Amino acid sequence: MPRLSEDLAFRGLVHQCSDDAVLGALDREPLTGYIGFDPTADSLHHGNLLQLCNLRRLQLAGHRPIALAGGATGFIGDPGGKSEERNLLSIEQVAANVAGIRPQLERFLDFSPSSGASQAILANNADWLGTMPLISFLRDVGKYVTVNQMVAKDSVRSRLDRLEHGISYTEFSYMLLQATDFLHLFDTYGCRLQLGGSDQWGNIVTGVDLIRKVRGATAWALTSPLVLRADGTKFGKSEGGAIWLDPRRTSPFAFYQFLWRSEDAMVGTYLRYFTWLDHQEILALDEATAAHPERREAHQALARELTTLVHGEEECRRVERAAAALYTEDVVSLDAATLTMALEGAPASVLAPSELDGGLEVVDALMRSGLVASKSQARTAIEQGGAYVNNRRVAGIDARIGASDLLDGGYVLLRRGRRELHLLSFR
RNA sequence: GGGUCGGUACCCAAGUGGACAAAGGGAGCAGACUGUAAAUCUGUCGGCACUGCCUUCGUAGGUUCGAAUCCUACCCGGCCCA
Repeated sequence: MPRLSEDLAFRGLVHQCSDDAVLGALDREPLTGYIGFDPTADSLHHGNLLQLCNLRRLQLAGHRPIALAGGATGFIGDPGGKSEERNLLSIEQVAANVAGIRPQLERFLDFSPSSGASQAILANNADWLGTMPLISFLRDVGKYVTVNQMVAKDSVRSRLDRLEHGISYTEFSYMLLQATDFLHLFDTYGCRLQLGGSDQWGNIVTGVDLIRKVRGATAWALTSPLVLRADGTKFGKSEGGAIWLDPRRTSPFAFYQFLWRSEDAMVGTYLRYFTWLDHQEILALDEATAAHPERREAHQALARELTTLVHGEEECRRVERAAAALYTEDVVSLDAATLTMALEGAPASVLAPSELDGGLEVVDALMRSGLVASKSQARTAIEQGGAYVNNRRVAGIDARIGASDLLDGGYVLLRRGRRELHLLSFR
């Protein structure tokens, strides 16, 4: 196992740090480090993956990770990366969101006492920010930060430069709240390191400065690059919506597929960011991608590793079997046993066999499956040649599904477009 | 509070009495080419139904045969002034 600093460097995970001494310290002594997560939903999503992995890396290297849920700051909204003012969440919403995120964090971090000194901590800044009197905040924090510094931050300046929209005082205050968090965690846990995406740099450094001024102590900022696509746009941007970690929001099948379809140009980067494959394995996969891109070995490794981490080994095996059967096999020729086994991980719904009496219109079937939202959309899909039954293109909008279309075991495979699959089961 | 500019579909952005469900771009969706990749090209792109309806141009009224376009009031945002 290489030293953490070397591992981070190999993986390209160091974007900026407040002092190169951090890297040495990471190799030398057990540290406590934290990353904040805004509870804007009751599940984390693809945008949180890198930071989750970073915290995990920290813990696996013997450090103590703190996942900070922004139960208080979630009310405020970080102006960074947003072009407009955020909507505020209710107290109940934030609490429910934090509760939903907890089990997801547990997949990445070890919260059990058996992990000893590196036992992970889940903190919620509502516990201290929520009860802090305004006057204390202004005296103990606000006094140490000049507005001049604050206005100079990119996150604020971009909003000041934007003529159509301003920035409210509330959001302007965000970085002070985040700095307060850092100070609190420093006082409470001796936390001297804050990690985050590069867009968090200004906020993190504000906390570093605050700790130095108020406690005369050294704390560090360490940021990782933003996860991007090859064209520089955001990771996950081309997908319909967010890719959630909650299987009820994004099925493990879809989660796996999302990773499997990573761009060739980026798959090596993602392997470095999101997996624990060792350096040799990653370099070998880089070569494999260069030599035989169509085999998608790196894509498979990426999808398999992350799906296993997030959804577990068994679930990962299921969706791999399903994908292999649905995308690459001639589904019509598969026998019931194979189909049943393979399709356990696929998105599916059950209809009564009587639905087939007289033929089920494909338009209706598409709607029942949820692949389209309305009959209009179903027709559009068919007219554009984007609807398939058992991987055969549907001829026209009048097409029907009958008993003869049933695959062994009573299934019908619907597909919309190149990749959206759904299994109808008649029993 | 005053002045001024603005608020158009998912986003940006044209349109300033009828030919407007509303140009153009982006995103999205589908197709071709491929390797469940990228790039490129094509189609689609308010909603529902299927060929006819419904809703939309900040909100509410008004003028008009007819308004996103004109008038009035109000709401919201930017900038400048107090």
